Amino acid sequence: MGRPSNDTKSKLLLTANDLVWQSSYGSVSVDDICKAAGVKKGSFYYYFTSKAELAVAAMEESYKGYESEIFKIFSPERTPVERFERLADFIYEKQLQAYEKYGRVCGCPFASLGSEMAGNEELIQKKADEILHRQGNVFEQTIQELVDSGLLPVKTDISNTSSQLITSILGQVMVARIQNNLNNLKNDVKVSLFQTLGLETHISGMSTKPQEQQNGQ
Amino acid sequence: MGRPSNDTKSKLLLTANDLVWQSSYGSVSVDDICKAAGVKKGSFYYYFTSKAELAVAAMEESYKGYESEIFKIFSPERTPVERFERLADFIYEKQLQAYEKYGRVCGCPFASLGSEMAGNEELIQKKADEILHRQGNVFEQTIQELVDSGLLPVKTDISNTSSQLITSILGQVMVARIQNNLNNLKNDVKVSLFQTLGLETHISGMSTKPQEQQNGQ
DNA sequence: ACAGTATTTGACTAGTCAGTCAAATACTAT
DNA sequence: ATAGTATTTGACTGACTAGTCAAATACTGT
Repeated sequence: MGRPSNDTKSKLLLTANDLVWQSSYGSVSVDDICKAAGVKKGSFYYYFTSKAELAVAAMEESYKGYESEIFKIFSPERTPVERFERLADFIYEKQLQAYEKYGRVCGCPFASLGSEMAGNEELIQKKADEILHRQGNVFEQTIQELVDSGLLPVKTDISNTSSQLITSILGQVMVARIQNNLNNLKNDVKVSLFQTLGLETHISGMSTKPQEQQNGQ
Repeated sequence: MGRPSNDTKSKLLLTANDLVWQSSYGSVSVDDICKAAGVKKGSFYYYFTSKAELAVAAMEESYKGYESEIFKIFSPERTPVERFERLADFIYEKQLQAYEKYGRVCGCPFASLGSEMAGNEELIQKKADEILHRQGNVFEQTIQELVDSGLLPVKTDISNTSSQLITSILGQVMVARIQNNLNNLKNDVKVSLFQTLGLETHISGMSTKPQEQQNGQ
């Protein structure tokens, strides 16, 4: 005790993300987070001034990790089409991992939390909004490349197309959480991404047909 | 007092919907609902055995109202295309009304609540899931008509198309809540509905161009 | 070895939470 | 009018809430 492990703060951030992603901001108390992180509440308030501030910091922390994977996926070494293909797989993989870890479909942590607290905690809402924009920028850049390379028409509304991609993904991921079922996510994200982009390329193993359903609970 | 107004129960349902839609399930307490409804807590627990049970009843109550409007919109007197056009306008109108009433973009009450509590309250999750299915059935019927009338190819995957419509709408409405901004909703819902359906009909006043943005807070 | 500082601790608020209950009250049928 | 019932009330739990704080402790530089 006194001044040991300097990872107290990051343990709180990680734990908060875990718990809130599984359930919700409102159902997870500061005590829950402290207990799960093995940290006393006094320490919590040494690092954070409020529960909401922790949530915002946890969102940023978590998104930084996600963003670095996105940057790899959208690296210039891939073609734009390959990037979106990889993105769709990545989204499914992430949800599958969370399903295996937490025993349920968890959805998008940023959008769920942002939507939950949009009416109550402006800082959380603003952070979620910021994250949407950061994701949007990556999409816009790539769509621009598709236009430049002639795969998309010059008249393409880049900002609007990017928004459509984001809302389409978030809608699917949210519904997967509500249904607690990943089956639709497996193919449909990819299909709808390319449909939205207007690139009806035929990708190996891609299908519009529905999967067998299996409800998990 | 004793046995007066028999609308105590429905006042609780209405109030619960109001408050939860604005903020969230977790941020609204039974006391909040009782106070706002002008009902004592003892009465609350005369009608409902728990907060979650109230939420489920409130969802059903609210969805019944929404559903009856949907049935009108999807009445056989309209052509399928007209139905989806009207639906898009209806969604925007609803959000605008809520915005004017509550001072913020509220999103989809069923999906927001369903997503928030999916990990904690199975009854709420199941009710949200049921509502998605009820909405899906209406879409599927209409898509079937589009196929029968030759406007869509016979090979159309009806269930999948319906899912796509729902996720697309919910994604847009959720992002509008997070951004607290209705501008994108105004045109994009309609555009994306028809794009998803594969009916690129040109509708009066429909545009892919983005609107001027105005963030409300 | 010692002074100063960063961190941890546990005990502490004061308010709020969902939920309970016996008693009071107002309606209904006779 | 009166018996029975549906509804309301308010006071009551006991657990949990976010947040505070002074004191204890362990690290750091010298």
